[in-house]
Amino acid sequence: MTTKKSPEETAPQRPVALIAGPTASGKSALAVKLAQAIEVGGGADSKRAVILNADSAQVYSDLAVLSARPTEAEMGGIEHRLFGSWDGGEACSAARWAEAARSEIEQCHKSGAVPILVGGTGMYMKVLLEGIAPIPEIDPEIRAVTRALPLETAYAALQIEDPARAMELEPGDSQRIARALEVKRSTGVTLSDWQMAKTGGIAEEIALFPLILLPPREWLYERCDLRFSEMIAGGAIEEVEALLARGLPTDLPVMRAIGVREIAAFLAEELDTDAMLEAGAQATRNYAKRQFTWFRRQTDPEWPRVTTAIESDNIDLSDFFGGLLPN
RNA sequence: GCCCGGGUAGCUCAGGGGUAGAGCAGCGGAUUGAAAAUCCGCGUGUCGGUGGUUCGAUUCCGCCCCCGGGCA
Repeated sequence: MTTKKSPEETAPQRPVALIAGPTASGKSALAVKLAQAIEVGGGADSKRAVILNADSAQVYSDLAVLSARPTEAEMGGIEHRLFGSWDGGEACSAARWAEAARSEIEQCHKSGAVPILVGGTGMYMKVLLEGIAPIPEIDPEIRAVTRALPLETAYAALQIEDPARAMELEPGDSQRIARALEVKRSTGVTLSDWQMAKTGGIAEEIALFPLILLPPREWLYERCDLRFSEMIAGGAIEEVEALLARGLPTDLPVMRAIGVREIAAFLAEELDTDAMLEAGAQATRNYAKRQFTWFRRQTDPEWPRVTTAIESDNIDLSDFFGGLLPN
């Protein structure tokens, strides 16, 4: 307890592990492995580890199967937080998630636990680390009105109300156009101006241990296909039936999760089983590709990357997380 | 065996005497409060094979092969 250690041997202050990668890359299981390695022994000197979700679909309680949320067994006795903690009727967002994650990380550090972020939502991680403009909540009425505008009308309005942002955006980018417009109309300040300041980023306050998984494309796509059919076998249809029964607005994020539309079309008899399976697998693959681009281009090039397939035991955690593991 | 309709990009198909183009897939990229979202870019492929007509054929004609459907 009072043994003196040289600075090199001292455990890092406020460590945060981060495992990021595309869907179906095996990151959740890897995170559990890391957590177990950190907790090994359980003696007085051993640390606790907590896994924190950094995935925009796994936050919703309505989507356990369809978001591939880890099951109790898969959690392997490790505490998991921010999984299923949002009601689907409420929209999460990068800022809301980041705020929650910041608070969880703080609690971990206070109690001496090592937080391990795991997920596939690059923007959530980026906002957590780098912060975000402190834009207030948008007036719901203004939001409803701007989102309902036809694309051309919205873009034309933005060219007048926030020309700087309009120039940055593609005229077809309906979502960002609506966002820029609602910010200007609701706050009176342009998004461009808001974005000159970012607040809340924790990058400077922590010791980050990141790892990015970029497995071979072919291997990943096979797992995407397999994963969707396993979800169907595992109750995804019933899950979507229950979700649809809530009668939520279709523009809520929970309604846009991969598989919801495909399964809803199946339930409405617009797709047969095979077409639904194919459409769901396809959407998963398309998503994995987008994540690939994000993690390859939007993360710090210094962050270590694993480009091989994660099999049961082919990666040595101490290569990446040595400072977090017991000697 | 005969009669129709087809055989064009990985898939579904459009086109048409001057060697071809869409959607999807695939690939690359963007990404700051919906991000599992929302966008942007990238199209050479023996135009089934083979003979012929033509200055020139993937396009027209003959024959052959294959796939549908119909008639026997």
